[in-house]
Amino acid sequence: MASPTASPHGRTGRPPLTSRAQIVAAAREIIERDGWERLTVRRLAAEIGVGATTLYHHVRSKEDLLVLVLNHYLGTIERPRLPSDPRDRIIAAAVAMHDAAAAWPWAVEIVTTDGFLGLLDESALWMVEDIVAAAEDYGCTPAQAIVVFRSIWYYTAGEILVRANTARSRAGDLRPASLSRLDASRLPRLAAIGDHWATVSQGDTYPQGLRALVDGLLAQAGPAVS
Amino acid sequence: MASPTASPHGRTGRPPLTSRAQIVAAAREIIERDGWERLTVRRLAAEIGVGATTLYHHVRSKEDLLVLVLNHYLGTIERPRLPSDPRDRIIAAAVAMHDAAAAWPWAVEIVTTDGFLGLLDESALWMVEDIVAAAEDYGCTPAQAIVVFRSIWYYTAGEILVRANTARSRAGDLRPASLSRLDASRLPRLAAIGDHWATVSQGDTYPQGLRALVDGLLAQAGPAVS
DNA sequence: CGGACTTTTCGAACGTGTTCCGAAAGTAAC
DNA sequence: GTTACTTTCGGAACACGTTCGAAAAGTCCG
Repeated sequence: MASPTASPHGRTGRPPLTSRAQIVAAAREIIERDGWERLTVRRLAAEIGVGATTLYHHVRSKEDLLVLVLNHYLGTIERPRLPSDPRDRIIAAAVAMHDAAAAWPWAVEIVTTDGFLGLLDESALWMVEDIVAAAEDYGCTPAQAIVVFRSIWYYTAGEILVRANTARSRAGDLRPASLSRLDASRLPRLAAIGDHWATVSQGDTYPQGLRALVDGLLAQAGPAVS
Repeated sequence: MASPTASPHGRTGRPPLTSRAQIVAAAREIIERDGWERLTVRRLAAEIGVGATTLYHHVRSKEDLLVLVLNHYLGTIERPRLPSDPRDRIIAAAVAMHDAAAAWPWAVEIVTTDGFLGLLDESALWMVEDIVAAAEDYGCTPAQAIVVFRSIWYYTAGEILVRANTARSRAGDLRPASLSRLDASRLPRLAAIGDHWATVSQGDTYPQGLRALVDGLLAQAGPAVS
């Protein structure tokens, strides 16, 4: 594509045929066309028309590549207008964060890696900023605000992960497979619940749990001066 | 080991050299001796003295194998004596669950898979039973109790996952890498926190967040009749 | 022009989990 | 004893992410 006619750089060395931007663009193309499971290093290289190992000179690893793609997607999300009430603002921001992650199942593979947030662009950190800011507006100290975000993040990441791996297999969720034939003497409450578990597990309890978590966290921080 | 002299079965077909129990035992041996990262299918097969692909006649997949090993470990945990107060009991049970998972980093690979709880033996389900029972004792309906467990599980699984992938890489946690040089005009609160994030992130905030979550969940369920 | 240096490209190879298919080793019936 | 059937075993092969080392294709300097 890029005509390698003249030497566009003042730099030395063999002129590159491939650019990081090109790789990311091709990866997005594959993800949207064939699904993210089809995104492999060799396929990506073939799509660009280049050797597989060449990619590793522009990207440290596949995970690194996914972070790049994720950052692009996060950049396209518009920062939502949030409620003025601090508590509602935290919840709204968390839900936005959750929905964004849930929309891209492949994000799960990255979301839990080392300093995940450290890999994000500034354009994506508004989620963190908004939650921390709202917590402080409520009356939290900076340290408390960090705990608030951390806890919300744990809860959200866990839900995303279970959700992603549940969707992958038909019969889902974390319900015990056959609650019916449990030993009622050792596990009476589970046995009593029985197949009711499946019914409840069908629904989306993320917002409910989130509200509980946020209320509990804010109650810890300060006695709701309002 | 098992002498294949006579025919111990009334069954037909070639008599097996390998048993599922033998495979699980060898897997545990490798995990304890060389670390769980060294547990590969080929190495496990070599340890037993059998072809690699043979294992797949006794175990559906490596994940399946790990579930078997995990069940064994969970079976060795003694069911803790829990406080009588329902709220404290939920927290104690959750902490026990968390500690168990945190002790075996390799459990993370399974913990989020499809119907995870459905893969567990009865000997490991007491954690679920205890939490559900305590929630009901507090005044929750069965449906509410399920939500309580689910939420706790999400939060716990998320923490475990982030913890595991953090420990893997030295510089850790989910803190933004260089909070110092953030654009203070767009992300003022994060910039203000700066490197304080690292300090707070060092500590273990799991119990704190857990208490907040449980308090919030129980407040949702009923107005604490005590 | 010709060598030194620098950067990019890529084929070969490794170790991973997993699938396929044929060979091995028993029992059961005739 | 021979034939059929059934189960277990394991070598070959595949796609995957990744590493290594050598070749390619430039610039720069003498």
